[in-house]
Amino acid sequence: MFAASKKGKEALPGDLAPIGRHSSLGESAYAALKDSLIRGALQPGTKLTLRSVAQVLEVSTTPARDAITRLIGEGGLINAGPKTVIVPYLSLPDLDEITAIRLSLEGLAAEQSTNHVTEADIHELEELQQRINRGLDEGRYTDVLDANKDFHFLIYRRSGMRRLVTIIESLWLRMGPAFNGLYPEFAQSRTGVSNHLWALRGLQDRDPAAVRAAIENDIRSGYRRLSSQLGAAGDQQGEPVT
Amino acid sequence: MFAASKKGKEALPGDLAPIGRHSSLGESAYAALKDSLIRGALQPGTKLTLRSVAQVLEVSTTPARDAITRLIGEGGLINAGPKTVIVPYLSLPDLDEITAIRLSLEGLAAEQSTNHVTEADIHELEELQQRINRGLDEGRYTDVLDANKDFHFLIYRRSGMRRLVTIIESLWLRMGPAFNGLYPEFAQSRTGVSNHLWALRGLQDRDPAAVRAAIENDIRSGYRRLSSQLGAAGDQQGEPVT
DNA sequence: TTTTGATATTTGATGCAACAAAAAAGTTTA
DNA sequence: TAAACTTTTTTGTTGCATCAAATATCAAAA
Repeated sequence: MFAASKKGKEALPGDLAPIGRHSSLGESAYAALKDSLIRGALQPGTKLTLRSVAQVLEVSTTPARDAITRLIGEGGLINAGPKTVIVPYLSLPDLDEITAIRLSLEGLAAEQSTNHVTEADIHELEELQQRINRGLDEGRYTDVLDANKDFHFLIYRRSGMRRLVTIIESLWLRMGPAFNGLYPEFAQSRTGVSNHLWALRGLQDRDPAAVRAAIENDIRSGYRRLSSQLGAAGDQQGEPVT
Repeated sequence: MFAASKKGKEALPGDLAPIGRHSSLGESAYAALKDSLIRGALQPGTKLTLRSVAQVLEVSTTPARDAITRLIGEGGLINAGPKTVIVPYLSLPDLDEITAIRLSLEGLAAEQSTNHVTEADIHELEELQQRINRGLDEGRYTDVLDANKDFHFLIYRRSGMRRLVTIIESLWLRMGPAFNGLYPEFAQSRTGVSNHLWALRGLQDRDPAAVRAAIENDIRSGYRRLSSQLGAAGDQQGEPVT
């Protein structure tokens, strides 16, 4: 069928180039669309067409197609008909399932991170937390959500488990659109703050169970707020009544 | 940016069609390649080119490209150079990470399945187990692995969590190639049998913790066997020495 | 023999056109 | 007015040509 590669390349003496990164229009388009979805820039129900995406991203249909196809595979977009791709609605059952998986995986990542986290990391986390606090004070809710995401993923990355982080990212990707139009209401609560402080303390103490508990609490409190908003905002962005 | 669709489609009276499935060359190519990977038909290190895949699958480069791109996104294939896509090697750290995630997610799926599993399901699982036993007796190791997969995923599907099952599938996809050429050695052990029996008993008793424990044990025992094989088979299919 | 460099080949990325299917718009009819 | 039909437009799919970059091949030089 296919030939297996057998060669083993010689390592360069200087061993410099850490491998040039990917750069292709398809990759960029994918990243751009994904980013829009994660940060809730796209309202659930938004219909995406090949050519409209291509136009907005200023690429041809081929890279746009790449991006859409991949995002559908991840669940970030869904096929809602023969020729209709839309930003998915987040139903309560969906939220339940995603939350259950998040508790498992982000809990695991949080635990593991205690083994690798550095003092510098903790300082950075404290700065992010200050950014969150300031954002709450000054009503810059987008900042709050951004910093919140950075806070979580900095911890998760320190698990040293790349695949795990990727999977968690795909879960946030699925949640993103549900935040569309909810920024003020959602970010206003300060219950998340204490959870983050507990997480920080746990990291300093190198206490995996404590960090896990803090993250789990944070996820649960987010779940409560989001699930109530899902019901309340039904007419504006909820699932279309069938 | 994009227009949001506002229509709410009328639900069909009969509400039958569970939505006609996708059928496109790209989708088929993806499914075919993915299947090859999961069942270990492709040796790690195998180099895939657009045109070779297109030729084998008897499609043009476009669907082949779709399949490869998506699989790379899932980690089922990796980019090992500027223009080189290969079936990934499974290193021990990789296996460790995947196993940790599997314990979390397959444990969760196993737990949840106890809430929905039916008598018919249990019967089917028993039949699958008999197929496993027969396969072991008669040395039909491919059958053993196939039935083993069916056994696990029947349980996981009964969790009612679709996304969870998809994620678990992507983990198996990552493990598949490591089984290439290991069928006899790997399937010979019968330690998995008792774990399956424990799982069955747990399902009958509707005991989530017991089912979870059985599945976790099964995963751990598989981990032990595979990790030792990984080291042993180094020269034949291990990572190329650099 | 090994190394070096030039040449030929292969490769993925990208854009694009053709096509059929689907949706939308418009028109006619009851 | 609404239902049924027709026409027009839009859409995703697919194949393919082009191009630059990477690879493989091979011959000359050391």
